[in-house]
Amino acid sequence: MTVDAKRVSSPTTSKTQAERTAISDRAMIEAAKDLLLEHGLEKTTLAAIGERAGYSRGLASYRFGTKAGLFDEVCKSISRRWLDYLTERVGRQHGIPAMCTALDSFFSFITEHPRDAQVLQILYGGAASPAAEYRSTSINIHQRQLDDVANWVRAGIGDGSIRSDIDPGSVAAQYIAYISGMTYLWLINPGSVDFGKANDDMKTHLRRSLQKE
Amino acid sequence: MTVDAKRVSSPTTSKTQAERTAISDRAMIEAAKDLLLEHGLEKTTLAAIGERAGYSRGLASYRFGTKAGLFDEVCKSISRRWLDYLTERVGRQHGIPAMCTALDSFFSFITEHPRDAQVLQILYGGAASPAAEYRSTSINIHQRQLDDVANWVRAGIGDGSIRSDIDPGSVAAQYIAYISGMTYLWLINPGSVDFGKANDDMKTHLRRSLQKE
DNA sequence: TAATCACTTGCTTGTTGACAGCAAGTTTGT
DNA sequence: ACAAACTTGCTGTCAACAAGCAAGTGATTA
Repeated sequence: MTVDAKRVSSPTTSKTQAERTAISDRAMIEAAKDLLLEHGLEKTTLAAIGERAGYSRGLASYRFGTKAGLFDEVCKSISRRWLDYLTERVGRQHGIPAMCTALDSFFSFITEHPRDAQVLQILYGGAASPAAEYRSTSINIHQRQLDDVANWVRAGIGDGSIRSDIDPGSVAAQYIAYISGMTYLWLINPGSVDFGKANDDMKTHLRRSLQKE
Repeated sequence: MTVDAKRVSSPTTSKTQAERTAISDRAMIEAAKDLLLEHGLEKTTLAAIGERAGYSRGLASYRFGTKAGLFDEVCKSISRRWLDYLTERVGRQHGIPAMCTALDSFFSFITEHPRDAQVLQILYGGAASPAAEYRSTSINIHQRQLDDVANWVRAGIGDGSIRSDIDPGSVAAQYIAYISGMTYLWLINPGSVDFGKANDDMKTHLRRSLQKE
């Protein structure tokens, strides 16, 4: 008698095991984001994450194994969200329109979800350290973004909208570097850059230097 | 008679107090760079720095106060070296030539001093964390670079070599973001970008989008 | 000029509190 | 009953600090 009433998320008690872990996982990842924003990478402790999430000091350690393991999950969780957000907006576009849409999407993402964007940037910063255990996560995400952009450029060359003497790899590197660098500058000192204006100018620059004729 | 022979750095013994600190300071900063490259920010310990430098486990802590204090010194030391290197090469140039020379200089700097460039990038990464105590050092350096580039652009507009509808602040942000971002990509995965090629393309891109006519 | 003494500075060692990571135990779902 | 989620107890490591030791420095006196 697999009663369905059992599976309906009852307001207080009696969750299924899977629900329990899902809930505590989410709570700890959110707590980790909070604490990362408040105290940064080094001063965020596993005990504090567990307790802020409403559990014991040991749960974060038990669930994610290590501090790096938890940060890796946070990193992947936000990256997934961002890639979905991007994919949804760019759709089947390619060439210069795809690149411009991606710039707009990135700007709206950091405007709508500044918390996630900041946390991701903090984690990417930590990934610059040689022994950082979630370094490969950062590498993979950046590599994927480089590949996507290079493919947009190739498609643009293919349909004749982009000059054929352009090197897709170089443009992709330039483009992703611009986004990474801007996010860093914006994170450490929001007043130092006008992200929106810079993006608009970037779009003009892209058209000027890539567009055929 | 204040004999000079006393001040001549005798090969083994009898250093002046100032000499002693200068020597141990340098040794510890070099040791810190080594260890940062080997183990990253978190896994580099003050004790290991003191010992690798040939002193006791306590000296780094005593001299620099905190781990962040030491990293701040390392950051400033390398930044000074880079800014001198840059200033020497750019000289009194401005406008597009200054921007192109700076790109070349940056590439030759990371080729000639990869160790310093990598360490600096690791430290900048750590500065993304909210409570990082050397965050302001990163902010100041980046702000100065933004200002320098913006001034180059203004000078270029002034002498008529750069289009007058260009926004210097935006271009500066774009330019510094490109350099920061490329360095990050290069650091975490050297194979993913061709820094030299991207720089060459960036120079073409700058001329195409900034140059008058 | 040289010898001694008071003082300063460089450096080391002992100690404390905090944290990551693990293992053994307890509670909750199935 | 069993297993899975979760907690508590514990250990080794580290940053930070404080007390002490040793080497350098400057002034005084003869």
